[in-house]
Amino acid sequence: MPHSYEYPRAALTVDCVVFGFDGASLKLLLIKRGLGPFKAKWALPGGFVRVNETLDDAARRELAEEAGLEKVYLEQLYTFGELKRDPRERVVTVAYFALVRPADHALVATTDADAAEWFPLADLPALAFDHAAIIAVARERLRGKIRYQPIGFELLPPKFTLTQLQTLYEAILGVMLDKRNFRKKLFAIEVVTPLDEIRRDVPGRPAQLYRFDASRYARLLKSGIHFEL
Amino acid sequence: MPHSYEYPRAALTVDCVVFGFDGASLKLLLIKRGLGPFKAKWALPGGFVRVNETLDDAARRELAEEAGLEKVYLEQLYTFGELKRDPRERVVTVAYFALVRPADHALVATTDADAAEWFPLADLPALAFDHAAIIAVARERLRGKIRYQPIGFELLPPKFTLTQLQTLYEAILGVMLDKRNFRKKLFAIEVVTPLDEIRRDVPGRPAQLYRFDASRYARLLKSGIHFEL
DNA sequence: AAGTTTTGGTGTTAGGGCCACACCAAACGA
DNA sequence: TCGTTTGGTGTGGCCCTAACACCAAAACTT
Repeated sequence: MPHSYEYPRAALTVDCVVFGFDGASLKLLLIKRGLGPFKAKWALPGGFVRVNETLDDAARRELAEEAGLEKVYLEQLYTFGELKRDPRERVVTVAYFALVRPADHALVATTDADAAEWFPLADLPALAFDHAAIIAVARERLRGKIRYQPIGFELLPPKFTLTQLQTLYEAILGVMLDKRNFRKKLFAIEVVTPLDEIRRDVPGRPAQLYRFDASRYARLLKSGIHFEL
Repeated sequence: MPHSYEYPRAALTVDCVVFGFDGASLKLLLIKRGLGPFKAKWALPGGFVRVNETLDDAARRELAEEAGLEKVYLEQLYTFGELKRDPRERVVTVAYFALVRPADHALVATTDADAAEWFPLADLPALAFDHAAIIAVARERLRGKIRYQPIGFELLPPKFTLTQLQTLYEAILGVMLDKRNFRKKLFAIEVVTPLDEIRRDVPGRPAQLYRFDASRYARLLKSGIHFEL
């Protein structure tokens, strides 16, 4: 026990709420714990923050280690510091939320995780610690955020159809949207541009493919535009 | 040094961005550090989290200890974990923001603080640590939040005039608002109720006094109403 | 080859909300 | 009583929003 301090210190961890979208419904990434309390229970990917890494770095490292995820959209969510949230000792956790395209990343469970899997948000297993509460906060944040920031594109492939985009918004907001009004507002924002390609692999009439125009969005942000869908 | 751990641990602190409103402009509460690094520099009130208190409790305790503030509106803001934000060692801080009616609380500097004072937001002194960055995040949050939640009432006395309320909104948002439109929207929300009193102490025509109707606001929230001013 | 299935794409209208805008009223002090 | 200061009130035009239904293109089936 080489590290000593004058006063007792809480341990500091990060936990990541990782959302994914498979084209039809929202999923959440969970890992099966290989160690410690709640062993073999499902939990959020996460772990201890090292003393020489930032919180963001810790979250990215844990995502890579426990699920094989890299280069995902990541944002700090909230810090949970209840006294008894970990049965071992005092642990404060900084929660993050992440957005991922499941098709882009093969899940690989390593280090402390025995498994990493996508679960439908509507049907989650029992969870370790206070992770259910953390997820509730993350869902709330996602709903609030998607209304005025185009984070939805992080969950879709680079080329997508407008129907896919609308289905995603409906999954997150939990309401049906009108197709014509959705497109009208979307085009008014001018952050998607049509490609020369159409979608071929599914039944029915092929759909125009679009891409997100990040540079145009950046310019919008600078001029302080307000939008929602 | 009685407390030892297998791995090194970051120290955990809380810092509070305390906003006040004196009827004309927004103020920020700062303390003059009595100890340690940045001694005699102005800083946010805050300090170390004890191992057996929650983050919220730590924030409230520090506000009471360093400035004599109690029972204020308090909300977690963001957690800052850059490696070198404290010159001594690795310190992670959970920032809070608080809303206070300056007239309700006499400032009392105790423990680690040599002084506690209100500063106009537009004219802050040089600050310790990364506190200037924390304040910037807090101002952004305050602006965003006041649009869709009636937190402004936390900054006003229990009885207030509509002109006072509007002046507060203008101070936070940094824009002028139209008096008639402001009142129209405010009355539409139905969260203020007129009192039988009028204001007498100032020149000019006396103004009707109002109070915030918290119970009506709670009912609104339940029915999921969306509003902004 | 014709019909069926599946998904894609488009325009109009009515109503509500938002913003701009100007004048009279009440109290006080000189 | 006149001037100064602050308080309080209503209308109209415009824009944005939400509601709404049909035809088009491709693939598959028979």
